[in-house]
Amino acid sequence: MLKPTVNKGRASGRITLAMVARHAGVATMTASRALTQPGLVSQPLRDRVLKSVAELGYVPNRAARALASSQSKVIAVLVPSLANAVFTEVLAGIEDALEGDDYQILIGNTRYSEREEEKLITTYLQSAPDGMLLTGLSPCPRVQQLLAGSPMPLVSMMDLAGADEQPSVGFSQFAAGQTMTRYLISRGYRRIGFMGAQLDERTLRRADGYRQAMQEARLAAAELEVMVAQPSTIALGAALLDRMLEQASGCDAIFCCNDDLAQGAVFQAQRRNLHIPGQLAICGFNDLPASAWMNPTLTTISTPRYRIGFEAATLLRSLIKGETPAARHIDLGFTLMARESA
Amino acid sequence: MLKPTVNKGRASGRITLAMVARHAGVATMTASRALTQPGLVSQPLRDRVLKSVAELGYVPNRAARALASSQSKVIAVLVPSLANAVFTEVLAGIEDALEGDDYQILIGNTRYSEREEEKLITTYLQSAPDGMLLTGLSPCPRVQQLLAGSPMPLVSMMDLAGADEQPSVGFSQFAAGQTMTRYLISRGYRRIGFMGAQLDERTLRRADGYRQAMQEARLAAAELEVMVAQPSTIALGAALLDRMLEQASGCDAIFCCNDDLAQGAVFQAQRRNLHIPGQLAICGFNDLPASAWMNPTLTTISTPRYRIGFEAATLLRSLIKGETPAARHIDLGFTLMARESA
DNA sequence: CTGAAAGCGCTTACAG
DNA sequence: CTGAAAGCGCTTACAG
Repeated sequence: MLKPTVNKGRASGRITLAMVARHAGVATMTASRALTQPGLVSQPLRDRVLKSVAELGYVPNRAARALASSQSKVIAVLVPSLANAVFTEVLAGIEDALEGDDYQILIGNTRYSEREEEKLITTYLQSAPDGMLLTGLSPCPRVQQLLAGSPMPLVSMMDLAGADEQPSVGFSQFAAGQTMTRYLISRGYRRIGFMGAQLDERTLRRADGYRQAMQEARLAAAELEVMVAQPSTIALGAALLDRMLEQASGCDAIFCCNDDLAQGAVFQAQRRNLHIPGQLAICGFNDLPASAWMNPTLTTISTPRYRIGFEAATLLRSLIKGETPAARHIDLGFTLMARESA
Repeated sequence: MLKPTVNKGRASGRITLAMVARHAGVATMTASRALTQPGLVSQPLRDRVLKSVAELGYVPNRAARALASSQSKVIAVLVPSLANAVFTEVLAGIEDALEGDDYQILIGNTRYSEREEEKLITTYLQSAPDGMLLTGLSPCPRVQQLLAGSPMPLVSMMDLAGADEQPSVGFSQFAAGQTMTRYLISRGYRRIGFMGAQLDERTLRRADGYRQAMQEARLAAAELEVMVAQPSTIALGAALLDRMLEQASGCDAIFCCNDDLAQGAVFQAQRRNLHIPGQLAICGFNDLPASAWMNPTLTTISTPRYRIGFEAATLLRSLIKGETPAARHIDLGFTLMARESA
C-alpha cells in the first residue's frame, strides 16, 4: 500500500507531477522529462506518463516551474494606450509572433504616464520576465534605473534608436513627419498648420519633421503650431481645429499628429461649412480604419503596427535565447496614403 | 564568519528575502512578515527590514510567493477583441477596480474564437488564477469543462445571466435591441432592416430583441435581415449596406448591430448620395467616440463598458475573498442616444 | 534512458 | 512579537 505523503494541510488540492509519476509508476523526474524533453524518455515510459496526465487531468504549475528553473516564460509588454488601435495592432503582432512558444504575455497599459509605467514595471519585475517590449525610445530616468537592475533583454517599439543604443523596431517618426509636410508643400499649400496632442515622444518627433520641412521651404511660423498635452480624441480634434483657424490666419492645410485628431478636425470643418480640401486641407497620421472610408477620405501616413509588434517580439525572443540577431534595429518604414482630404 | 549557503549554481542571482533578513539581522520569517503583515512586527525590526530591502534593492519573487501560499494573485480576463473600443474600456474599468490590490492581470484576446479561448484558458490555468473574468454568458462545452475542473470564482461580463447561473455584470442585450427597434418604429419607420456581423452571443441577442419588436408591430420580414459571420468593420458596414438595399426593397431604416457597421453604412450611403435620415435612417450600437462627431451624428445605444469592467472586477474580488456579495447579478442598463441619423 | 537528492524563494504552521 | 522547520511543486545536477 502506498503511504500518502504527509499533508499538513498545505497542498493546493491540485494534481501534481509527483502524483502523475506515481500513477504511471515512474520517478517524478521521468514524468517531468516526458513532458518537457520527451526525446530523452523511452517510448513506453513516455506513453505511460502521457496516459496518466490525461487520466488525472494534470495541469502543470507555472509558479513551481518558474521557481525551479529560474525561467519565468513571461514576456512583459508596455504600451501607452489600448484605446488607440495602433497599439492593439502592435499587440496582435506580438501575440502572433510568440504563438506556440509557451510565453505568458503580460500586457501593461501605462496610459502615457511615467508614474504608471514605473508602477507596472515594478510589479512586472516581481515576475522576473524573460524579456520586455517597450513602447518608445527613452523611458524616464526612474524607469531606466529599474530596468538597469535586471539583466533581461529589452526591445523598443515604434521608433528607431541609434546603432549603439537599445534594440529597436519601428520607423523614423521624424522622417514620416517630414515626408507628410513635404507632400503638402508639393501640393501647393503654404500656410500649413501642425496640430499635436498628448505630446509623447513620437508626436514630438513628427513635429520635428514638420518643422524641418517647413524651415527648408521657408514657410515656418510659430502661430502655425497648436500643441496640447491632452490625450488625442476626435472631440479634441474638433476643438483644436477651431483654435487653429483662430490663431493662424490664412491657414490652408493642417497636418494632424494622428488620425483621431484629423477625423475630429474634418467633422468640425464640415460643420463650419468649409470645403475639404478646397478651402482647407486636412491630413492625419497612422491610417486608422475609418480614414479610408469617411467622406472625404483622409490623406494620412500608414504605419506598420502589426509588423512592428511581430518583428519586435521575434527579435526579443532571439535575444532571450542568447542568439545574436542579424540586426538589432529594424526599420519597417511607412507609406504616404494620398487621398481626398489633402 | 557567516558560512554562505551552499550554492551549486542554481541561484537566480537575485536578492532573496533570506539575504534581506540576514542583512537586517532577523529571521527570514520576520522579514517576510515585515513586508506582508507589518502589523505583526515590532517597529524597530520592521524599520531594519525595510532599510535592508531598500539598500539591497530587494524585489519579491512572485513565483515563490505563489507556490508557498497557493495564492497566485493572478486574475485572468478574457475578451473577444482588442480592436473594439468596447473591450478596451471594459479593461480600463477592471484595471481601475483592481488598482492597488496587487493582482497581476492576465489579458487574453480570444479573437472571437472558441479554439483560441480554449488555448488561452488552458495556459492561464497553469498560473492557477485566483479568479477569472469572462466575456459572455455561455462558453463552449470544452471551455466549460476546463473551468469546471477548477474551483476559482468566475464572473461573466456584458450580458445578464439567470438568477441561478454564474455571476454576471452587464445589461440585457435583448432589451437593448428591442428598445432601439421600438424607437425606430415610433419614429415612423416601417421597413427596418437589421445588419449583423460576427454573430457572437451578444449580436444574436440584439437581433432577437429586434425580431421581437418587429413581430409585435407586425413588421417582421425575412429579407430585412442581413447577417454575416465576418468580423465587424467599417468596410464591412459599407458592403452590407449595398447588400441590404439590394435585398430589401423599400428599406427606410437600418439598425446595425454595432457602430462600426453603422459608420461604414453611413459613409457608403453618402457615397450613394442618399440623404440620412431623410431617405434612409441608420443607427448603431455602443456609442463609439466617432459616433457623436461624424456627420450626421449617429443614433445609437450607449453601453456602460467601463462600469461593467469595474463592477465585474469588484464582484470577482469579493468572491475571491470568500465574501457573499449583495448581488450576484448586476444590471447596469443602457441609454438610447437619439441623434441625427435616425 | 532512469532516478534519488537537493534546491529554487517564499509562506504555513507551530512553538516559544 | 520572533523564529526554526517544513513544505509548496517543480527542475537542476548528479550518479548510475
